[in-house]
Amino acid sequence: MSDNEKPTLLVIDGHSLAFRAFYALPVDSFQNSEGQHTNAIHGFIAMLLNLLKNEKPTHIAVAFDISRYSFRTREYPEYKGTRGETPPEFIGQIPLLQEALKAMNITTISIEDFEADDILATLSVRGTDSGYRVLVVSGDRDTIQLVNDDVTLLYPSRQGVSDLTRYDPAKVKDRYDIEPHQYPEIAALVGETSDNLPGVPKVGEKTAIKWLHRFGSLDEIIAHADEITGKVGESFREHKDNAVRNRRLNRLVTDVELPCELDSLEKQPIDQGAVREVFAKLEFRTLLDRVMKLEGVENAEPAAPEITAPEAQNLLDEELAAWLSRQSTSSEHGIAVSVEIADGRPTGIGLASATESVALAWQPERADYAPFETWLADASAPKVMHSGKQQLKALRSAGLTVNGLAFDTFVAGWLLRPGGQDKTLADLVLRYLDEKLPEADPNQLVPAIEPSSAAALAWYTHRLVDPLLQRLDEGSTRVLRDIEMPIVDVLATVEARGVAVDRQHLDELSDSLGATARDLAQRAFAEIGREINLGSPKQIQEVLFEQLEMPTTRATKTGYSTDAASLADLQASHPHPFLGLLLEHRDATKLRQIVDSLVKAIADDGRIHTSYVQTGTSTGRISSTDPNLQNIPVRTQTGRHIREAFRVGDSHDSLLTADYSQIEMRIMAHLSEDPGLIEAFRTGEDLHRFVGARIFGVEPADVTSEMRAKVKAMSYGLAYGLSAFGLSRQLRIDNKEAKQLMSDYFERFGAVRDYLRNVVEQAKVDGYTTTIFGRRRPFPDLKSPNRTLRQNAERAALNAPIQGSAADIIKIAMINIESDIREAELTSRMLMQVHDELVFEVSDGEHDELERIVRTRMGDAANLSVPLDVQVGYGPNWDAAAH
DNA sequence: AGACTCACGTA
DNA sequence: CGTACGTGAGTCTA
Repeated sequence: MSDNEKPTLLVIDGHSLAFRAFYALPVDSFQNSEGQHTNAIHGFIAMLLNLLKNEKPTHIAVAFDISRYSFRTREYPEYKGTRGETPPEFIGQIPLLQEALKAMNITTISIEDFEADDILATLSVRGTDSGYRVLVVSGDRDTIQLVNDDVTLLYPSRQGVSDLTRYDPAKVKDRYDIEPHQYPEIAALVGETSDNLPGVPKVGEKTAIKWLHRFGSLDEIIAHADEITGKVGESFREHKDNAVRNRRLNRLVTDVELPCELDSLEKQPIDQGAVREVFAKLEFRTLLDRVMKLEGVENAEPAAPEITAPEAQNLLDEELAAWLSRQSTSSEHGIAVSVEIADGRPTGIGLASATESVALAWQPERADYAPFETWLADASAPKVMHSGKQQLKALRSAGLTVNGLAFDTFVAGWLLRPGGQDKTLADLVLRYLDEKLPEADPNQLVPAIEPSSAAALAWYTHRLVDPLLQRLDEGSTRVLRDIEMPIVDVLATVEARGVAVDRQHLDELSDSLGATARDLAQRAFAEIGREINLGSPKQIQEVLFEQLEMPTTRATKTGYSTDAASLADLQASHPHPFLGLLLEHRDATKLRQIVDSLVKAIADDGRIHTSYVQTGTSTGRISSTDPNLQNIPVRTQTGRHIREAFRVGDSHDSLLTADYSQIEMRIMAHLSEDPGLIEAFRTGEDLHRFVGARIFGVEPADVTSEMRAKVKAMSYGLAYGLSAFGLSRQLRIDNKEAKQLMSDYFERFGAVRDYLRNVVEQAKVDGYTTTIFGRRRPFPDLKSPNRTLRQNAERAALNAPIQGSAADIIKIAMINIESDIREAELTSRMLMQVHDELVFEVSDGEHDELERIVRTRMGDAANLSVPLDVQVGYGPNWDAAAH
């Protein structure tokens, strides 16, 4: 009988796989509305469904431990004694998993006094004896001993439980260079920390395998113990009893008395009703679909009565007014609004409470919607929106006043998962309601399903509020209420204002940069004797490393780097005119590209209206797109010419720029409470000079510019997790000197080092970092076994509270400034934010008052243990206004 | 057309 | 082998 014709018996270690699933899936993302965590169940079932689909077993059993105690703990009480407390979120998941399995008519087996592995072992022996192909799924390596020609072990990878590695005899041989039955002897020699089974000290996998090859078995190794030389030999002779004990304990029992016959494990059809019930309780919609599909159930009935959006009512005048007032008083979180937008203008409006919805076919100046307009403008009437900023802008462009945006589901979803993938309402509906938002398939010309109306979208938005609020901790809730919600309005306003630019100036720049680039390109071509595309890294590589035979640089995925730093290195070691020309050409084309993108972005009003993406970053910063106004050049002279094009509009007198000086270092001083750093900021002396004086042991006046540059690089690097290697490379000093600089630095500013270490440690414990104001950023990778991933996460975790707190601070300042300006009835206005800088248009005669507001509000945005210093400048354009 | 890589601008 | 972004060009893939 060939393997394909054999019946397949699938046996799973329930507890170990559920536990693996628990650690593989984020706890926070899997929770039903009763607050029961379900990540382990979800992961387990998903894995099980994959196995059912791919392996098509004819027989199935899932084994569970009854308790921590078994014949092994009686024999050796310390066995598994080091296992910690069960995580609270795991509790309750096993019984629910068993319930789900029962509903799927899958046999679960637990036997008093034995572990699940023993059941697996017994089943695999019984199975092979009866002519089955056996698949063992376990997260316990001891089950490797069960592998033979008929038994394959599926072992979960570190990433998760859905990715299973197949261990057949060949794979075991490949991985350990031994036969499967020999594995327990290796394990016995090496020991198993997680089971509290110490092995023979100094003996690791390598040594154990070597000995097994030499002597054949543990018994033989013991018989020849005297022949083993060196410290390892001594260690073995002293601790061989450990190995003997471990071997006794890790031998799986293959003749446990089972409560059932193999035949009874035959795969049965699921109990559809029971499955629907259990999956409904677990709120597993997608998994239910998969079960039903696997089961061949067509058009699966939904578990619960399908929740569909209430039919939208069409209300006018008094009826609309009555509805709004009724819902406002009865609805806990206010009324949800969804604006249908075309070309930036509203074309329809949906309103919804938890149970009802209303559709308004928006048309300008429709008198019968007056109650809606009144309600919209009422700041005391709370509104819920998804991605409110765009809708706010659209409504305002139609002449409506909007106040009282109280909750934005998009922003709330981002605060919960700031680096996450959730971009649309549909994403949130799927994640937090476990439902599919009816959407038209863009690939279908004739939509199969009716896409959701504005009223339905509003209804879904409203339903998201509770689950989101429930998941937001206290700090994040405060950040949402005090920072993120108020800033929505500010950003919408700032975007709508735009910033005036001088088109002619930009056009001239573009022409001149274009001419420069063409000239440089011709000269570069002359140097190498042919014309290539200078913008192609691939062709540059051909020229440098093949034609000119230069030494290769830093490796990239597709070859060798030709970035500016690499070219500069080459220029130093192998000078060639081509290199300099290429660098200059890159400069010119890059600048030209920026200029051209700005010109393209000029709107009909002669101004550039960027979009600030409130949910664009993991740290809490705002990003800017279409065009990005946060990366306009400033470091080079030509770059600053671009800034000259950003000018005051005709209606105003000048631009004002205000920026925080060294805000991140100040936050570091505050968070670390380092007395030296705090003093540095309180004296008001130049920071790098002050720090340099401390480190190099000289008077501040005697700090040379070279010393200052080193200290500056070090200080800035700190907040990014800079290494000695990185510092040495950046400063072009040797590694030894960089190390010395770092240790000198920490000698004087030890609290900074302690703080940075502590941030990472705490983040490992908590799973997230927190800013001064309570904004969280999760860091799952801090526990990754992958070193690169983990170290990247460590550096990001180090930086997150600092960068994030700075982001919080400037947002608070923006909110307060906007509010003060409005209250003072100034016509001066905020135009741009560039992370630590704000740009304003100042009206004639308002300089002093605006500057006072800006300085006050930026300065008092946070109460730190060091002052927040603000630098202010004026000018007719952005460059001139810088200081 | 869309995804990916590289390079490079800012804080 | 320093954090956080967005853009554009070239290149590869569907």
